[in-house]
Amino acid sequence: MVELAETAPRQLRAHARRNRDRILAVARDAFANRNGDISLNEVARRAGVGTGTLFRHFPNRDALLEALMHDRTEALCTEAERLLGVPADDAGSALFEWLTDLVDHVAAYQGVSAVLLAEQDADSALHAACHAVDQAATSLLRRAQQTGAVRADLAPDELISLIGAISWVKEQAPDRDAHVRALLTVMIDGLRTSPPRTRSASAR
Amino acid sequence: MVELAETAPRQLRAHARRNRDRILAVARDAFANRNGDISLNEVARRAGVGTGTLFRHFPNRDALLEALMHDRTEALCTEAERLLGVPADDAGSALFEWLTDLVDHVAAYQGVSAVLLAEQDADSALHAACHAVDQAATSLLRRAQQTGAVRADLAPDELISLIGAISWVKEQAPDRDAHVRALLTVMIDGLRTSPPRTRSASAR
DNA sequence: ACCTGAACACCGTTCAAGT
DNA sequence: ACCTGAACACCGTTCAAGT
Repeated sequence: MVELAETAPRQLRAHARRNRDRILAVARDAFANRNGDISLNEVARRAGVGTGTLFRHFPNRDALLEALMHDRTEALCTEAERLLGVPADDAGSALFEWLTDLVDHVAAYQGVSAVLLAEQDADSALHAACHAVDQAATSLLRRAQQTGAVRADLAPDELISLIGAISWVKEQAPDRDAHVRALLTVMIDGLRTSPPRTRSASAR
Repeated sequence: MVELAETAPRQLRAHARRNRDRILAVARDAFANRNGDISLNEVARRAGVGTGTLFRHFPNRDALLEALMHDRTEALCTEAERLLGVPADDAGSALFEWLTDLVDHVAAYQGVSAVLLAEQDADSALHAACHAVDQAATSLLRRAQQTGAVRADLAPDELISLIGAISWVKEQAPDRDAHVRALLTVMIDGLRTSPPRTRSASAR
């Protein structure tokens, strides 16, 4: 009897998890950036669950996005960890390589770049994930700056904004890879530039 | 009697024009980027007109935005005309100065940077305005490239995307002037860089 | 413990009815 | 010729009712 009392909820949980997975599968396909946007109700409908079910699993769109992106976010963070161990001479290209991956990641789903820019009081899970990415970017940037590969007058949040901006462009035109790569090239060249032009310290 | 027949519609038109102006006044204030977003119905309510009235004057949000921005857009285009006459040595700084103004202009109202990026079949008036800006930017860019002030491997639509991207950041954080100026600095330094790094011609 | 689906407040947009 | 405001189809979100 004790086992039965355990079994029943376990089956329920299995059912619940199946619902969760079906929602994620539908959302992964429907939110993918080339496929245009879709309402959350429509996601629920396609997944064959009630609207309420979707909203209990994922209280808002951000939560759903975070779940969709979770694994790749983690992979990106561990990759950053690895790149921090690279020889000092490669600190610059390590940063640039990682930023290129980051742009792809952020641009994968609609609306993520906007979350990246908003340094909101991180209540949502997606904000937390963005914060982890921030940390990784900051470490890679600092190292690249210390080795002289990247201009010293660039703050971490400025780098994040630059990445968010380019990710947003990719979000708007997901099929124009060459275009986005060109923007990245310009930006990276701008990062390499040593700053002879003085920026007013008071403005910081 | 002939005069009366003319007078009556003229009064109507005056009334209509007053309505139009009240809508614009409300929208100008409510759509200004620090003031957050507002629904079109709410604009109509605040202007004291019916929803239908608003939608006949401005068939969609873009039309309303275009009307709001029209004068400044024109000013920007004539300014570009003037800057094209500047000595060749100043062609680079002329471009950079103008781009800085453009960012302020595009970021003034929510959603304009997205329109700038979308090279849609220009049905809306706002698209037409963006196209005029495109033309001006292209001319200034070409001249700056010919004088060697700006890297030659940059296409006009790539420049527009870069500007749109930075405008979008400003749109997201309208009160962070120093931040946005830093991004512009990086971008402009990237534009100045001559391209020793070869970009694959096949990708273009 | 989990799910359903009607319901709510809102959005942009349309259109019959008025003057 | 111009305006009004109810109406429509939609959105994200909630919640009473079910199993």
